[in-house]
Amino acid sequence: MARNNTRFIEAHNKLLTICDKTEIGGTLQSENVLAADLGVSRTVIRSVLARFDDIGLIALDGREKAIQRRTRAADRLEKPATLLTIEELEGRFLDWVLRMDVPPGTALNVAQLAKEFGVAPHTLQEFLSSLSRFGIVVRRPRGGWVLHGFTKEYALELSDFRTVLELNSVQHLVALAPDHPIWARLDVLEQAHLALLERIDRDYHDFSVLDETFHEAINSVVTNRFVKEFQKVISLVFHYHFQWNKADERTRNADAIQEHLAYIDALRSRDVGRAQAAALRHLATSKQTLLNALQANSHTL
Amino acid sequence: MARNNTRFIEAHNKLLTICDKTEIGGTLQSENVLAADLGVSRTVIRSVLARFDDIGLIALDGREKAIQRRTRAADRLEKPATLLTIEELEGRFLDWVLRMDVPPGTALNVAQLAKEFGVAPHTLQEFLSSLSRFGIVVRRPRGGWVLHGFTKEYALELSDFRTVLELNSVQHLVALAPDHPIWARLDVLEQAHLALLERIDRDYHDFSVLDETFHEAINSVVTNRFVKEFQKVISLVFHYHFQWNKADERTRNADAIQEHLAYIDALRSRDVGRAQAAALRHLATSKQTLLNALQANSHTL
DNA sequence: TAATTGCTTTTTATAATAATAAACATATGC
DNA sequence: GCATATGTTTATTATTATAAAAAGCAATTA
Repeated sequence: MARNNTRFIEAHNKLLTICDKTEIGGTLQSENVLAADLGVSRTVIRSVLARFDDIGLIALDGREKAIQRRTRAADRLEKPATLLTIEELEGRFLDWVLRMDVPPGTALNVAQLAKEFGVAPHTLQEFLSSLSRFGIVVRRPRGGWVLHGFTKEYALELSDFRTVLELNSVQHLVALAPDHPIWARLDVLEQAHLALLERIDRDYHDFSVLDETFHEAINSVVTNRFVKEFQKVISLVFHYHFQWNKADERTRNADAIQEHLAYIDALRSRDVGRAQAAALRHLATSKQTLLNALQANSHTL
Repeated sequence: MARNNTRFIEAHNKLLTICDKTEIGGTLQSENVLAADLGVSRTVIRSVLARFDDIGLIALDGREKAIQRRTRAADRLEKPATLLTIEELEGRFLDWVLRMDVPPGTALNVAQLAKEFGVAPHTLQEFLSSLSRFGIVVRRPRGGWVLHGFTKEYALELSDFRTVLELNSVQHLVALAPDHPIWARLDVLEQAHLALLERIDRDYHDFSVLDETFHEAINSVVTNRFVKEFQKVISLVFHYHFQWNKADERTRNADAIQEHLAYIDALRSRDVGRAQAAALRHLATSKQTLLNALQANSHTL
């Protein structure tokens, strides 16, 4: 019990391979070297060596670690099912929330959900706490969590907030010198858009990724950790919604590409007013798409 | 072990008081009623009643709960030192970080810090996780936390972000109808500013609170949960910094009041350009004040 | 038959603990 | 003699086990 011994098992099996590369009677390197090679602490190496001695694979004698026999299949240890880390959990959880398998307002059962997602209850708890900063979940007075979920209001506020941030990015972008890498990046993106437009009938699905890349590029000119943190949530939300709203997907995406192209053009004009107007036009469309997707997928509406 | 029994002890002592209000031989109400009255679950009430029966205070017999004797001082249970909740922790921790008792980049020791702050290690862990959304702390690859802390870059980015949000609020504000409550609120605030200006020599300390109220009022016109969440962090940070930078405090605050008054005037003009210009002027001063405070308090500079 | 109690199941918060990392002390061999 | 290796201890984190509390259901009684 207590923390899982994945590191021990990984080091164990890797060291078996190292043993096989050395002839019988040969000796292994020092604990320090092995630890550094395998990227674990000496403590782990010592545990592994102790076990190797136990099973008669090596003979420990002072700083001598002489190999006694070849390894067998049975020597290898089975890796325990690795639990998700908190970062991996983010995607899984948002997927679950955004697909609205549960209506907003329901209480979340930490123990049960943790089992479902394959994480320690504690990990989920911690994750919920961090999500509560974005208002997706809220803590109940005496323990427990409630999913506020992805309501229409939430979508509206998120879209508005996105607009505020992106208009700010646009303002910065148009003021950048002509040799700033963003301009070259926009050229590349423009080509990618044109290329996709030609094969849109077949590959209209690819727009979702392109859209994300495009907005990421525009917002990348602002080096602000708060902007970036929100960008992560925003792009996740929009990304997931893209995946559902299947109605008119081809047409919608083709239209959006045209908007992006106009947006790029407006940026190149270096005219703040024109650029922001183009940005607004596209962001308004995007907001509407999000709302439609939400409605199509909603429990309550 | 396991969770603390504060609820049990509180209910226990409250029920003692109730017993004292009832004559010997009288009976207590039903478990359900008692549970509702004390705001705890029936389980807790049953535990308390069981103990009362044990110590001979009442005689449990079916649904009879007859009082046997008066309560004694020894019957009362001592409350364990209550730990801080996660909300209370926020203030304590930010205080600690923002005063920079530790330089940015240091590893945080969860176990030790938790003891210092008087919270369960787990609570601190959860809190750090939520703070990581604002980049004040970051998770290390294999467990543990690092304080990124409140560096100059952080202050700059926070100020910039604040400006973005507040300019957006200003844009919304000037478009509001004359009967919107914000205009009356601005009138009141203007009077408060003028009043403080008259007694500035004595009460210049009071500006910090007034400043917070003022910005809160302006941003209140935007109903957006993301804006509000950030507003919380922003106002905390600025609030704490106000407390240190003692140099020229009287003059600085008097100047800031003038800027606020001009800001209010510009808002009243309903001219977006003018209002945003006034906002920018004040926010730039505010940013500089923050940077100065930071420098005055810094470990590294 | 409505309210009350008895019992069981769920669920959360915390303490205990195994796994790991890091630090320090001692020993060994060139 | 001194750099490097091992032995030992300590510190720290992630996870598990568990007590406290809540909630639900069944049985009972006035």
